[in-house]
Amino acid sequence: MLSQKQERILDFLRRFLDDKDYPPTVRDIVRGCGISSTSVVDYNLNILERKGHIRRGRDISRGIELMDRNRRRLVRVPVIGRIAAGEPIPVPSAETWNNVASAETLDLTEGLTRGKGEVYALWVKGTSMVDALINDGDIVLMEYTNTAENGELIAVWLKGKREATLKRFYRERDRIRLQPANIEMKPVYAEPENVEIQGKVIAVIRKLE
Amino acid sequence: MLSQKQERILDFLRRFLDDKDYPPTVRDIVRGCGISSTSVVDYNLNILERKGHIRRGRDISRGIELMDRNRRRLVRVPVIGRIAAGEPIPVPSAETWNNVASAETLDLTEGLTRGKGEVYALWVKGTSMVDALINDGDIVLMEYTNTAENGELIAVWLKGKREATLKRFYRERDRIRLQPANIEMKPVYAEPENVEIQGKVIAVIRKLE
DNA sequence: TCCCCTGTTGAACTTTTGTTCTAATAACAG
DNA sequence: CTGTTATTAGAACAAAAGTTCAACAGGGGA
Repeated sequence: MLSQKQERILDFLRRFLDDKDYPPTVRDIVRGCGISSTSVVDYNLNILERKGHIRRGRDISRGIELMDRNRRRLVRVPVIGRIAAGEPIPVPSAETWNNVASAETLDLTEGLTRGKGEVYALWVKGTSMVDALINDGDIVLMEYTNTAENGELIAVWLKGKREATLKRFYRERDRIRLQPANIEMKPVYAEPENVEIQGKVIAVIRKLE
Repeated sequence: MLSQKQERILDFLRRFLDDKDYPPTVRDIVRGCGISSTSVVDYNLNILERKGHIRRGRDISRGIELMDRNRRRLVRVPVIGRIAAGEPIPVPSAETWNNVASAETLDLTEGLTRGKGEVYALWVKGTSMVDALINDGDIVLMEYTNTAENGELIAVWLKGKREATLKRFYRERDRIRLQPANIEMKPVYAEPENVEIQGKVIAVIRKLE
């Protein structure tokens, strides 16, 4: 139930923020919306705030926050390295986590990381993961962990075979079953002490072309 | 080659913007970094600008733009529907593009949409696309188009079979070859007039758990 | 018609905030 | 040690920007 003037102000706010990275002043709005007086803008801004479209910081210059485009936080995820059969994954340990100096980073929305803490990304090199529907060139988003629940897709380092793969994890009586995603392929069995969990897959991203 | 004070200012700027949605004033920085005078902040801000870390609007309150987290634009992508074998894809035509009233949307960084114009997303329902390394529950990011280059992964509607699938597109003499991603599976051949291109896959996103 | 409500004006007022200046101090190279 | 440059201090100034106010216009509804 917004007046035309209020819609126009809201629209101006959005366009201004698209462009500038800091909010406009009341007088910017006066000019931008062809309004005659700052008090009119103030009047309408108060209504917009009451209706929950914006938030205003009292006595704060440019203190307008748009509730819309507001809380879309981005997470900067380090691309730690590549994963390929036969190579260990260079996953940081819990201690060295904070000083990862990674060349590449990836900006992702929280919809993908879903608030997880220690998230990193791996470049998949080679086709050795096709059985997990993961292809050469894909990016896997990982959450750092060294434990896993049954059924989770995890990155493991098999000490004996000197091989890293992505498999579903199942703990059985006295061994661990690593199940390819492709049900036609046979599972791999390993002793617990031979399996080193490097992280849990939380998402897969594939860019085409 | 930033001084410790400059690092701290930069860090404060980032934290402030994480929190507030509008940049801090010079005096906010004074307080936030335990600096004694506004002129010191001004002095260091000028250095930070000269070195390209920030941009300042002259005489503009809170006119500090962080070059870092700056240009990470988000794109709001409509999730138009689900794709499954046997169902048509409800892709909007070029005319109806602008009034898509989609229930769900997806916020993505430009790294994923890469500046493409008319991008939409589809929920993959069913396992009929596993041969293209696309699983039940995946999200495919599509660019609207009705033409395709050889080798591109596209969504097609096969009028005759009344079936939608994702396949690689190859134009041959007088027919079209639709090649599954899985090389072990046989291609499908179709007459050009039987093939309706619904869009081009630009990315695949899979969330685990 | 006369109120009451919403919206508008234009100006004035007060804070906030960027900027500037001078002097003092620290850091540093020769 | 000495001149030179980088940095800091504190204050003061001027512009920018939020806020307030009294008065006014229009539009219903009683």
